[in-house]
Amino acid sequence: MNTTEAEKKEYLNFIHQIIEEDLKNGKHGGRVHTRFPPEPNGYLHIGHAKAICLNFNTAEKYKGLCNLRFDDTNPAKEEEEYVTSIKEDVHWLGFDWGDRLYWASDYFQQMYDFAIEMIRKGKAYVCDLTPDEIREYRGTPTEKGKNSPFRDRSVEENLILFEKMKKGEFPNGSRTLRAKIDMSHPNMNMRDPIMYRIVHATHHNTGDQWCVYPMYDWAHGLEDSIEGITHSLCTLEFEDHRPLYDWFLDQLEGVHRPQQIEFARLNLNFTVMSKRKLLELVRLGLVKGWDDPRMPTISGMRRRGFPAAAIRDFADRIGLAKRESTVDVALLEFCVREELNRVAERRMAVLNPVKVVITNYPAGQVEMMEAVNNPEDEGAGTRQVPFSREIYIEKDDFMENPPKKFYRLAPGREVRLRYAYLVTCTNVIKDEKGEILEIHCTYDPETRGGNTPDGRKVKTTLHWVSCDHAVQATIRQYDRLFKVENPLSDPEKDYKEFIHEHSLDIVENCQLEPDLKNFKPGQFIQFERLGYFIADPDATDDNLIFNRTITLRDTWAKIQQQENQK
RNA sequence: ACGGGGAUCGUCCAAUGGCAGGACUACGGUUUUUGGUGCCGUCUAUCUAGGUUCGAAUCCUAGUCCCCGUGCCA
Repeated sequence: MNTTEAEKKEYLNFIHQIIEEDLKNGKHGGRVHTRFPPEPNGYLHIGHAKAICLNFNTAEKYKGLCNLRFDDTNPAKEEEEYVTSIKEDVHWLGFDWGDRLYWASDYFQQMYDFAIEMIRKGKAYVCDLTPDEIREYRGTPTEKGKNSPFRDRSVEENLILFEKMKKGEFPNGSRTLRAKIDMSHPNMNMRDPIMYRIVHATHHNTGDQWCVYPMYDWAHGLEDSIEGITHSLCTLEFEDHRPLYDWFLDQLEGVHRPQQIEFARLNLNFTVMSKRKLLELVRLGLVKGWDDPRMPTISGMRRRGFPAAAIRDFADRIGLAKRESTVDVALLEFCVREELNRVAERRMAVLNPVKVVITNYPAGQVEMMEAVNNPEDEGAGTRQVPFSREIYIEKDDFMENPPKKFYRLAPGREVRLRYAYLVTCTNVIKDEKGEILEIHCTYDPETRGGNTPDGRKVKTTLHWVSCDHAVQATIRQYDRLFKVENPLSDPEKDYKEFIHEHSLDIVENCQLEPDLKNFKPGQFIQFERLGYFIADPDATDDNLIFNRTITLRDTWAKIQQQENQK
């Protein structure tokens, strides 16, 4: 028997190890149910993508379910716009929550009833301390806190006061409902944490129905419990909150007990990941919006042209652990290139054109050349590309006095025009300032399609576009938003000082192969020898716009850099 | 200082007392009608000091360093 396959042990990350152990022990009735619980106070970013993939993929792996739940417990910061974008982003990433779209606000009444239960049991009390006083009474990590003078109110008084808080009879900040735990606990989260605060604000879902809103620690475990979540996955900073998460659930009768497990959040170099900073970039106009292609948001990456499959693959490859780490953006770029190489059709586009006249080619003649759409995918077929006497090539593809390792067109040198002919440079026409106006070449009629019947080799194949047939476009070339690996590393400097001033380079009057005018927004494309691009929704009928997703790996650029450093 | 976590190639993740392995990056070669892709190869790591053991990244002891924690945010 062939044992190699059976012996190949599948690698399990530490969370899946815990789950398999739980399954073996019959914990949670052998069920796995996860959730992705965003607060609708910003757009989702690549760090959220890690959590989304983890939660949905874990559920699928163990034949369980994953809910999408909006943790909308703070009406001051939350907006409908964010709800819409979050739903769109999760779907676009390729995940489906079925009919399990939930809201923390759906449970406000249940949470309130549980709070009454806590008061009745003497586990919660209404506190009249001001915010400043609460902070003062809380103590510090090294000093114990002091009991609130309101800690021993009667159950009856607490019930009445909490009822009045709920009805809106007190102003914001005047009172809170607190859990009665231990003001000398070494874990500050356990020093009589606040369960409810008074907020007079209109909630996007519940309107003006509530004047008290639950705090995260009280709400989150209840949300998980109510939904029957088995494994509540969250980031490391909530590790300190787990004792409180467990404590709350322990106080209540007959509630389901989910298990919180923490993992390290994703950090990426050359960017910032906090919602606060991303919001700031948007508000200050440093980027064009949450979906600016330079943003690490899911919507930004989508507009940049990163395929969802590449982001999912990235989430798989970065692994999962409890140690703080920063993933190299080069890995993300690798995933993007790998996916795009497989799926993007190829076209020719000249970004910085210079005219080439093929002097021995008949004026007025047009030939249709057959070009392969995607060498990685035969099913993508071929297309016909018009060729004529005058074409554009890339300025960078010609040098009058080429250095050693430059293989492209130069006086007297022969190169291949992709899918067309071999041409030899015979002359260069310049204006009085020395600017190149035209490059003159002759072609070899025997080399139609780019083949050489005599077997001779040329070093390089160039992309080109026929002048008479070209369509014009604007191309937005994006680069990394920050010019340093870690914009937050210098405590003396604001991260915004490290913004890359040339992270967007707009190139007008690019000359494209004619069939590009049929490309619809969102369609991926590779411009041969240049990079991957995506048609942008800003395009109009008479002006095409493509965003550069990422360049191809460019060994010539690398050689140039190395030469420059010498 | 107190409480909670964490330290393995440049980066990320494995190895759960038994040959420190994979991916990315970098570098080199090869193929090529994209200086792309593919293929092949090279480089580099167990925080420190003791201990247990035939054998330690893993267990024990002592240290060092890093992260989180004093919102009526999540």
